[in-house]
Amino acid sequence: MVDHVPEENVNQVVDNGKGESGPEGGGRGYELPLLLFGGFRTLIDRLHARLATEGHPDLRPSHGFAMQAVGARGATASEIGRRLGVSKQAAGKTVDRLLALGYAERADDPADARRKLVHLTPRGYEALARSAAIFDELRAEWAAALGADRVRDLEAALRNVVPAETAFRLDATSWLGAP
Amino acid sequence: MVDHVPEENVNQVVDNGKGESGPEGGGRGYELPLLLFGGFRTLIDRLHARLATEGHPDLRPSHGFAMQAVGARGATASEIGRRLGVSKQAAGKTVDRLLALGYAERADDPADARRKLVHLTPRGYEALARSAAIFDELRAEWAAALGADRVRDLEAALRNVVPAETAFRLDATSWLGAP
DNA sequence: GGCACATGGTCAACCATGTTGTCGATTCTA
DNA sequence: TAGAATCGACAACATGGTTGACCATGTGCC
Repeated sequence: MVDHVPEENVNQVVDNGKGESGPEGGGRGYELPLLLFGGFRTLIDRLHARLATEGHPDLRPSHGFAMQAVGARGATASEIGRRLGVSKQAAGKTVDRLLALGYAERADDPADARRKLVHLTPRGYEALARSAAIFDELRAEWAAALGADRVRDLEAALRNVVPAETAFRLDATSWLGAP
Repeated sequence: MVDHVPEENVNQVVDNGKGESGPEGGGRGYELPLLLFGGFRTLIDRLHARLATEGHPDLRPSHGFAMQAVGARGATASEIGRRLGVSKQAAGKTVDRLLALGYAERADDPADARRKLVHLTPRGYEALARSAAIFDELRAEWAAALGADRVRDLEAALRNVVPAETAFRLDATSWLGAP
């Protein structure tokens, strides 16, 4: 889609004057989020490239997050919304999407006539299982490239610095653009 | 926005059976992308919380990416689109929003009547300069919490494992949802 | 000089994903 | 039992993407 990387690096518009030997000397501060996002996107892109070749070409990153929010025991749209950090209406639309793709089903809850329980189809479970396996493989690749201890330390460092509630919130899609 | 964290952790739908002592023993593979994204989001959220208190409450993460793509010397909508990895039409819409927010301006290029050069306003430069300074501060906080060497190693590790072209591509918004 | 082609900007239609607000139905609870 | 809370749905709208079409302009080449 993009066929070049511009020669004038777009990330050097603002130089804070501290140069290479800034506060820590190991990189300017703005690189940190880009590296983290780059790592995340690298993993997610490779996951979905693999999934696409394994019978799940229509699965998007957001669908994976949504299926995780559905969970093994199923959930209502409202619950899914809370887990993803979005409104129940938005969650309902996402569920519609999963239904259309064949990854989830909706059924009345016999115990509560208001609720409609969303649960994964076998195809949905299969996609999640494949995702887990592929993530393990990708992590092993990182361990081979970096050393297992460095990957462990990277994870440990991030766990220290990412608030626990933030670490596993799954609202990946929304927060970027919305007001 | 979200008022709880569900007790049943939503990320354990699929357990690959390897348990705690999986391929590397330091964490299941699916945690890695979540931690990376969590770190990224933590930084970006805190950046924009700070920016909001400093006169830029309407600035969104995507606007920051877009302003980086505009660059110090200005750019056309087509160039911005290439840098962000989106179509020129999408870039044009983004530029419209930057104009409306007062962060950029559009001017005819005297040397080429087709082109309309987008450049940052003083307010746009100021926002980028503040962002750079805040990122430096946030990185310093991580260094204080983790140790400067661990932050450096984290950056070095990610640089090793993230393709160079990927590291500084700025198309944050699009890839998540689009087909 | 002139023509073919590439490039830049814009318009229109559409999609996916969010947001509020409202509403009826149902369940919980004081 | 009456009022409050919850669930799902619908509608209207914003945002940020996509294609496709179109016109104006610049460029390269015969």
